[in-house]
Amino acid sequence: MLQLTKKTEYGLIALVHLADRGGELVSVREIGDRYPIPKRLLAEVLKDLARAELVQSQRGATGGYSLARPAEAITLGQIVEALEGRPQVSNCETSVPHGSALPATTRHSECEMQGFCRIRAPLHRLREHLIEMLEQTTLASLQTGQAIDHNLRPRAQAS
Amino acid sequence: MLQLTKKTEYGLIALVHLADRGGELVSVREIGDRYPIPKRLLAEVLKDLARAELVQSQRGATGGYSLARPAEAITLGQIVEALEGRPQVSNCETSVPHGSALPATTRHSECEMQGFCRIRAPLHRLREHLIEMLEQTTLASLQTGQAIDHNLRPRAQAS
DNA sequence: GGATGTCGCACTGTTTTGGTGCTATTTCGG
DNA sequence: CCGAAATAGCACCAAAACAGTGCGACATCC
Repeated sequence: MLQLTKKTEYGLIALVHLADRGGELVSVREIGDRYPIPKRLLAEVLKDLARAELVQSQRGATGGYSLARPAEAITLGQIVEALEGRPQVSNCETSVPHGSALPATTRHSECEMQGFCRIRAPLHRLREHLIEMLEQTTLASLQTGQAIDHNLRPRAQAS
Repeated sequence: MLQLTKKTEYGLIALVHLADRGGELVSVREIGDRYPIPKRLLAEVLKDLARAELVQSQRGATGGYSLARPAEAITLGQIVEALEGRPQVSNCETSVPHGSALPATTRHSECEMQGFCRIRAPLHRLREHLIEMLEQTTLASLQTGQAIDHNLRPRAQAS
């Protein structure tokens, strides 16, 4: 449904919280106590963010997480990519999925409709724009409440 | 995954095909023969599009589908909405219309984190932008291969 | 050494997606 | 008037993605 996953949403909440704390170490427990998020899942999310190096982790008794970079240097695009993979607007992006059984009498090779698939290129372009949008939105801008800085005008020959 | 569904993709292919045919009646069979799409599902998609009044249907032996409007008057946004519902970037959308003034202290029936959920408003804003993008993309522009007309400048008085 | 953290991985239940079956109804062409 | 060819409607099924959980290991501070 063209929608972000819960994990991403939780991740955003956590990240904003971390941003508020400056560089302090914050435990999963603290965040989980404040928001109605299953702690267990939240922990999973934080781990993913750590793997993507958006946050730093400190193990041990007084451990926790903190932002790996200033909030201005973390983009929504990076967050989304870390938690749900690279956005793909269309399904036939580059590689062919798995050759499932096609209905009999149809002999078209998978997505090989060369002259046919005319929607692919435009959708790809659309995807680029979406990514650009996500990339323009920083954690800092989420923090202050204003989404999208957009200076997002089509840096083509702008009139 | 922030991705269009197969149904939408199929719908787009079908619609572009219909657009090529001008106002001619085109049967599901014809489209299904040309592209590697399960006819059955394609029929389902066309029905959905008919219900949304994006295409007109003609029953009976020589029946089929045709565009209900010129391709310039059909937007990607309408298509997506017809086939997968209104895009919802975040999960806790109550109903906030285009007004975008955040309700703040109003009683949320679901999302209980009242002062907390600071990511909600920004995400909502993001969603507006996405919708705008989809609305700017017409079937005609998909047809000619160039996605997004974007005259998509931020029609606010950007500095 | 124990309390309190993160790490890693596997696992389960639910929802969405992708796709199918069948029957009824409409319409054209003979 | 009959049958072929088409859409309409609806229920159903399988696979995949999503949401969430369990548990044992490791690290660190007190």
